[in-house]
Amino acid sequence: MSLKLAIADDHPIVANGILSILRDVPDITVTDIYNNGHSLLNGIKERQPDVLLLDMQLPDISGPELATTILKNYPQVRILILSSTDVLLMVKKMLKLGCMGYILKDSDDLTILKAIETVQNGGQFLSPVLQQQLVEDMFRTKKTNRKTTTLTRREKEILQLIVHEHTNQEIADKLFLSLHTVENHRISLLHKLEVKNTAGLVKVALETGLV
Amino acid sequence: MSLKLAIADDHPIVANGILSILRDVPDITVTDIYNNGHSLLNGIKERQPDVLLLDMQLPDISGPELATTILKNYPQVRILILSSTDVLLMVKKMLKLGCMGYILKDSDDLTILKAIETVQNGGQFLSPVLQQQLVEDMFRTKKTNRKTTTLTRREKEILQLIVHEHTNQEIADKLFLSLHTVENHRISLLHKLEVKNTAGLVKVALETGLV
DNA sequence: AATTAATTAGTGGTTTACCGCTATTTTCTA
DNA sequence: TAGAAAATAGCGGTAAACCACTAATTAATT
Repeated sequence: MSLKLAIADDHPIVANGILSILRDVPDITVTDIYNNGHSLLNGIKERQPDVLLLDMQLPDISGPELATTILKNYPQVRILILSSTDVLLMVKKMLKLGCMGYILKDSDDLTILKAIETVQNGGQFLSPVLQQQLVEDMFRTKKTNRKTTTLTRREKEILQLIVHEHTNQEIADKLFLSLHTVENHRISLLHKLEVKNTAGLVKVALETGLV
Repeated sequence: MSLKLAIADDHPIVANGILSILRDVPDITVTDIYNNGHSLLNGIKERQPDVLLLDMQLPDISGPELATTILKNYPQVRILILSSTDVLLMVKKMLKLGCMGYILKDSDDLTILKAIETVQNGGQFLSPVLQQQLVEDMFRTKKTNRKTTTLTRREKEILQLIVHEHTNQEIADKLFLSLHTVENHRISLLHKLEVKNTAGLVKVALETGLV
């Protein structure tokens, strides 16, 4: 049984490049080639591939949108993103949506082939460059910590309880404090972290890894 | 100029293991060995090493606490975490605090040596096992997305504005809607995402990568 | 011992969020 | 094209958050 592969990319060069890579691979058949989002959505209604090689920048519909609808209606289709942007945020987003892999267009033939095979076999694939970036990213985020280090022990404690969806009254009860005290701490948190409301508090708390 | 290395670990076996690894390395000198947090804090007052090999589980003071105070008072000290726990959350936390590396105790000699050298030279080092885990982690988190995919376009839009610290009134103005409409959307968000308040909304929004 | 920072608690008030309803219009989809 | 889902708007009301103060007590630090 041969693997059915569909390609969605508006640049013929890319599609042809993939085709030439796969020419000598007997167990992979390219069944469909689409050059925009709408024809992809139409075509996939008729015939679902095993693996879909999806470009992030199709002219009419965005990558995330396409991935969402396809995975919703045809969850068995494994999506492998083929993109030229290495913005880590976008990579994370697509993988969270349920895509099984993300490779860059400047990958060499062997990597692309390996990615397709891995994804088909139920695995997940991430470009080596992106793997490296992921590691670096974890180190890079340390700068955001400056703010939260100026928080006192009590403030951190209360901030954590706020993140856990507790009200001021609940926090007061839990810590055996007056409601007023908790309110005061909360307001000094707002000032110190320079945010406007609860949403801002939760955001910095999560971003700085305080929880 | 030889590299001054300090070791903080309560298991003599580990410390001795490190010593034997470094015996044949001429440009690294182990200046101090501590077996608990307090003696470490005291000793580092007198003499700061270039690199501190810090165990996560010292008997008296926790790893994060130690790293925080040391980096606050002696920022030039490069901390390399030597831990037996590969819990990714803990790894992320320590790196966010500003530690320059994280290796596992079951690493082979060469890896440990490489880690020390890399950190000393201003680089960052992460155990290969953990690098792999990091990649897998990114894929694994996709399950949390089930909830947010059931949100409507408008709900997602409003959720984003909530995360950006806007009030209902501000959102209403921005989207040319009635205040009531925004309130309604907000409440259905609370129900759909099964959270209690704004804090919960922001949390799922950030966790699922909606922003 | 003196100063500073942190923690606690209060008053009084405004604004915003939260909740349960009903109901119309629009848009999507079977 | 009928029915469902989404988006819109309203009512009345409670709970919670937000704000600007003051002020006492308790660590922490110099």
